Amino acid sequence: MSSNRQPERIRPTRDETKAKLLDAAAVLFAEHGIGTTSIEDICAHAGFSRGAFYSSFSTKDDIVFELLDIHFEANQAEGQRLYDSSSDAVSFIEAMNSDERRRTMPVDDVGMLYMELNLYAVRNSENRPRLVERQRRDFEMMRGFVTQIVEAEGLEVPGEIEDVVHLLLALDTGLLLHALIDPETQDPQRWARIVTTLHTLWTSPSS
Amino acid sequence: MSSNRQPERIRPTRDETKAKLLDAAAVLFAEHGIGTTSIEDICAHAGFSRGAFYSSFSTKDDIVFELLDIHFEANQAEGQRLYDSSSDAVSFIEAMNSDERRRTMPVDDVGMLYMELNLYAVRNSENRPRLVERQRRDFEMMRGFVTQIVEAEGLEVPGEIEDVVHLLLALDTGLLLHALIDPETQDPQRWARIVTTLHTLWTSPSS
DNA sequence: TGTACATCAGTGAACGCGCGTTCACTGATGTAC
DNA sequence: TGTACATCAGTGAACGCGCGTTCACTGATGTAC
Repeated sequence: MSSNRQPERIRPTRDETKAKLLDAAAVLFAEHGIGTTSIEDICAHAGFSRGAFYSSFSTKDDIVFELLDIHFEANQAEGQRLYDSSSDAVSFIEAMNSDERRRTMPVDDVGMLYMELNLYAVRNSENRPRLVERQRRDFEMMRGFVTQIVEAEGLEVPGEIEDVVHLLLALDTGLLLHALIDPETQDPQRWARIVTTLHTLWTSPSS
Repeated sequence: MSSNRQPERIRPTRDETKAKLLDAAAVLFAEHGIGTTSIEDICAHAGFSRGAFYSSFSTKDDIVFELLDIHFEANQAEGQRLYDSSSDAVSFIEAMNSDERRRTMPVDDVGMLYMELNLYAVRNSENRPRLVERQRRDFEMMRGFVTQIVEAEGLEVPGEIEDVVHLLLALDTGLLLHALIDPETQDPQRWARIVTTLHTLWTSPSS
């Protein structure tokens, strides 16, 4: 099996260590919140001592924003991928709603992590600009989708297209937050149902 | 002027002190976040020493949840009031959108405070139930409004009425959060515009 | 109306703890001969 | 293939600071005479 020429590695690679710390942080931030999770907690969960942390990250903020970057890029890429592989609005909505979508990160509760990271960044005036930039990129991506769908299906938008984009993004965020507060009331199909209804309303009006 | 029989009060009333502390906390929580605001900060801003705080509140959590209660009750009452004094859906939307609505609390940024309080409570497993209960009351209030409007105007709801309610609440929350992240992009009229459009879409379809 | 006393709202110094960060160290990994 | 040495990833004890909370106190307010 592992009878390589190379001696068996005892110590993990620098990159492996960093990845383990990031994973641990993602799990714990999602579960307990960023403020309540100590660096000690992260290291213990990843199986390292505190010093290992400072070998990979310069500060606690550092790991938070690195996570935020990773999460954001993954989300962007996946949104684009799902859109590209969907033939029309309806199948896009379905794709966004599928279970598969939840598996981007090594965390059950991606939503909580997303919220945590965002609210942490909102308060951190020094890093706020990075968050703003990402939110605008989200907006632009969604605007692209909506514009193309509107054109492809020959819809006539009631009001500004920007408002539609804002509506869709806000709906996503709002449902997420409400689900976090009261998971029992949560219905995983609701997002798709509402968006589908909106799409139908849009499509059918005989002006 | 103040030539009462009673000697001039030097020390404020117990209630006055408590109110000042609550106001200070609301302002600072909204501005810097709950986690970053120390009790010392609150007391300094209100013009008291630390001990005064513990004369009115037993713990930091205590003041947080008291604020959350105050804010929630005010919001509920105002929503009901605006609804009662509106003749139809359109005027209700207008009323909700008016500037007047922002003046419930002694804080400019009521939104940030609301978000802060909610996210603080989400993480606080001990007090989560209280938050859940309030969210459900919000839901019920809005469900009442929507149901009555639908009946009064003889609309036919596409899909479940619960979904409509969730849509409206999530839209509110989501727009709020996005505005917090990127105030520049914020448009105070957007909420009313979107909801009006939705209402129109609802009303006009010649099924 | 004035005086003595009890109460208790508010003071501010001190305590203790958790946590982020530092640093002298150790031993695994990579390199040179 | 084996040995000596340099590097540096990761260790874990120690430091320092901020902050929530406590507590012995002081002096304004209310009450009894």
